[in-house]
Amino acid sequence: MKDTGTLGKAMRLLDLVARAERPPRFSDVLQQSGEPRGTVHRQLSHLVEEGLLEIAADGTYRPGLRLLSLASRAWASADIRTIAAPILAALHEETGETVHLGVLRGQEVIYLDKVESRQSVRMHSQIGRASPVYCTGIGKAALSLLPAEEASRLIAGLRFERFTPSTLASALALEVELEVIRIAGHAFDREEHEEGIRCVAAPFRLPGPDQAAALSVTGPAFRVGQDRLEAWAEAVMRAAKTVEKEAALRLGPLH
Amino acid sequence: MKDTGTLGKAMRLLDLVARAERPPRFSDVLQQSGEPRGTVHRQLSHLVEEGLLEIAADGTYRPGLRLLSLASRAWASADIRTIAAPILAALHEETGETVHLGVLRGQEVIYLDKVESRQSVRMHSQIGRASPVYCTGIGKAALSLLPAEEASRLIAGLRFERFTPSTLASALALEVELEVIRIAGHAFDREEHEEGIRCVAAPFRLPGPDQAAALSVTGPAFRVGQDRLEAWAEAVMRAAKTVEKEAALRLGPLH
DNA sequence: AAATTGCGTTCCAAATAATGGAACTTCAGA
DNA sequence: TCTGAAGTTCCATTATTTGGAACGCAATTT
Repeated sequence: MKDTGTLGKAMRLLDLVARAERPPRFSDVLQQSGEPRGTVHRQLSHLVEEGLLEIAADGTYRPGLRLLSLASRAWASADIRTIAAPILAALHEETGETVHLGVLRGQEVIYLDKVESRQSVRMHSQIGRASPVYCTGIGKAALSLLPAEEASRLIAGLRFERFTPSTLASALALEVELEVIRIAGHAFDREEHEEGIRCVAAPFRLPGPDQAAALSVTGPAFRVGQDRLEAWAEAVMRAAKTVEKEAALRLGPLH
Repeated sequence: MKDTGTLGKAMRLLDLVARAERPPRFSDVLQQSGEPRGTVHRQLSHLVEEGLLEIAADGTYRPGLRLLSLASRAWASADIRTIAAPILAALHEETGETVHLGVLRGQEVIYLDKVESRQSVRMHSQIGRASPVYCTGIGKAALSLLPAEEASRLIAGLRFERFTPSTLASALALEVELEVIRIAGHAFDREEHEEGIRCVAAPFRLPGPDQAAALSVTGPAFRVGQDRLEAWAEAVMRAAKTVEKEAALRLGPLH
């Protein structure tokens, strides 16, 4: 990663707090960051002052509301959602299962939209969430679109965590899987991230340099077997192609 | 505002881009910020590098997806939403109009939740949005809860903009109105922010130092007259009190 | 075709802010 | 009261940011 000076250091701390399981206290952050006391303290103070972090009465840090305010703009300008929405809806209609749209950002996948049957209320909590690239259908699919060299470089920088027995938890396993995905044009998630959850995903490019995204159909293992996933693959790939074409048309040519 | 060093400067630029009507280009940011060229350029580069901003093919800047990813955590930890949800729903049931929940953050109100009849789809665009404190029911109500001295200090720092003919566009007008609100216990928005939109809001405190929030019932002027707003005032104040009590009980005592 | 203008990028000595080790303050428990 | 853990403050040293100016480039004008 390139040098982003002071800002980069502050963001690393912000990430640390945002990603923590439970709101960390000063010394938790101190320990995890490895930076000296004075530095961490001042940085956190600045982040709090700016509203990017908040500090509770018990001394624990949590993400600040300023982030919400900033993100609501990011949300509005994510024009790809507008374009993809009808296509996602159609795919949901066809399969009856949950449909996701996500983009590759660094080593993670960020979910931009979701269409599901019942729980439209839960939407907020999912959208905007980041997940690892190596154990999600969308992540693997999007990765397969990058130039091989770039993908390898990204993979080399991953820290693997085993979420389920099926998680691809090594660079080698992921590289092999990618080769399969590149040929097939679609990726499966066989309960690799969450036990009991399967999906099939297809990648597409977005206008702009190295913009890789994917959409997927996800369902519970008890209802969705490998056979159904394979039956849907064609439709998912078709939908991905459609989004890509529409986006190129309306947002400018691909790079 | 206190000194947050380099981070503060970067955040001011980020704000500038986030709040712009349309994605600004380098020279727009340069002009609006008033900072020298080299400085702005490097800062923007850093922000882009960190994913807080993105730069489109045509050279325009827009908020980055990293913000979404960070905000989704902030979202999850805004526990007040969970507590308030049923109370907002009840208030919506009772009035039939849109109900908002917002908190005071600096000179702005940030909307945390919203219950409305039809357009549940639009929800995303509204939630997380920041609005000025002086021309919204929620803003004025929340302000009325601050110690008089603190409120005056905040008001002194406001830059007023006239959105409609009814906007309270001076510190004096706002101070007078606040006095009325303090006595009544609720605030009206008589088309002060948007023509044709009226609301009645009641403030409440949240656990933590100087945490002021409010909830409101909003409706279109053609359907909602001053008489109906006044009729709802009682219910809105009751709901606010209920949220306050629940929050104190479940999130710790008030300060 | 040459000149001009607008726009974005790069450079570097001077100014400024961040660093980080250590000392200081609280507070809780023994 | 003593002890240790957690958080805060201080300040000389060090590294980063600053900002004016020059450069590159493409579109527009002469």
